[in-house]
Amino acid sequence: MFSIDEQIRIISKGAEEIIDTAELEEKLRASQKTGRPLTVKLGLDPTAPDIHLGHTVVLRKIRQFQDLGHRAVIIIGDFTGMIGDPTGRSKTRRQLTRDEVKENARTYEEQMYKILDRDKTELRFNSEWLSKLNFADVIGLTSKYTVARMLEREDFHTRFEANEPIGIHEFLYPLMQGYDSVEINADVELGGTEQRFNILMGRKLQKDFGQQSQVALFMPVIEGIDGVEKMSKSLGNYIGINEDAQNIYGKVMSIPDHLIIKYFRLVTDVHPDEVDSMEKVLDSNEVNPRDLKMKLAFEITKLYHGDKEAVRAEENFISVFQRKGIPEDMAEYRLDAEPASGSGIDMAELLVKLGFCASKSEARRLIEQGAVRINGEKLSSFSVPGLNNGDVIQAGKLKFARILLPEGM
RNA sequence: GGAGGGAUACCCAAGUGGCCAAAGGGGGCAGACUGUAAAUCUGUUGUCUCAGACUUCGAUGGUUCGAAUCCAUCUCCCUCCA
Repeated sequence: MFSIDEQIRIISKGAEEIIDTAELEEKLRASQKTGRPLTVKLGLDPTAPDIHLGHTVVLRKIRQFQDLGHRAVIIIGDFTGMIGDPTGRSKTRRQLTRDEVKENARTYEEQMYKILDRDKTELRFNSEWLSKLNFADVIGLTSKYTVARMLEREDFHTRFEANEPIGIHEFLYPLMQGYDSVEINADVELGGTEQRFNILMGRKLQKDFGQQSQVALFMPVIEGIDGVEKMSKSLGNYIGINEDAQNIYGKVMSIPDHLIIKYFRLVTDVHPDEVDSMEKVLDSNEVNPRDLKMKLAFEITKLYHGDKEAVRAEENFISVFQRKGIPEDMAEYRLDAEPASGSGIDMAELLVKLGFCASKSEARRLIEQGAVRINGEKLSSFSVPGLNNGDVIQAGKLKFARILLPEGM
């Protein structure tokens, strides 16, 4: 059993902000006394079911709550998903079908339990209660907040100032998310710092509905592999926890050096003291940042694929990128039975078939740029007289495929 | 309801009759280099049977030898007024 102080220390670790700590302490105390675990809420958007490292920052924090004996309620925002959290650039989203939502939720679950404790997790869909509200209920909800306060939200504020459109329905999004907290009587809601407005809305609504307000716990938002934008699926700068070990390892290696420490702190289990000392070493230039990044890549890969796979991914990285070799595992492609003509093999066409290029024009460009190799030999023409069984085609540094001859040849 | 402005490639954005497959920036991809798939520099970035041809500038139709550019209709967006 952890003392209240210890619990608070664990919970606050890595958190950007907690609103407010005194209330948290009170809730923890009450929980310990009554034996009733706290209900920790997390909302997830049903449209992007691939869990990436950005999500894990928050999920890992929830796991810590669970390890302290509390329970998590994960809310899949299937109803709110119809609107989409206003981000300014969001167009009105296409409504997902019931089947798509189900499918996405299933994928979420499958990935989520790599981090969360299944026995202490409850999964809910907010359409369950939101779809039952009638117009009078909605008016009741909207009357609890004012336009002026809505416009305090940074996104709305900016758009309002810039004379950009704000749909009335977008105002409902924070209200709905806040209402979710009322529905499950949440004690704590977690989210990235960009969730500030929505989560605070939950506090306000709970109070209006006669509940004790939830504690808001904000985790930092991590940048994606481009090092600038927040990690997100739509920006394509994410590292998904479902990706294979080689990819995870490699993608981590491609983050800018300045993110190394942040990643260590937020998405690995490496002890904070060790991270502190790494930070010092890094600042003093005593170490090649690459070596720390390799450790980082290893740690992250290990979390989702285990030791063995992580070792393999690392070996692969060293041989492919540091020694410019070829990877052990690669896609295999069986050639079609060759046409009788003696004109040889159109490499541009082959590259497209391999999925390395979107069009033959692009493939030709790659060849012109000297990016295509066969068995390590740079390719200098658009066609090749023939290929042998086991030949390795490489396009750029990342794409490899082994060629197999047609059956029976 | 009235008046005005706008829609260009993945994104932002220039282009007001031929020299436009369309400037510039971002992003992407590639090459070089490197201590890394960091950083930096360079190239490239519609498609094809790559010599040439074909499709592309909100949609449709029209004027013209020739249209992203002019005209008509339509769709969507924004601003101001009510």
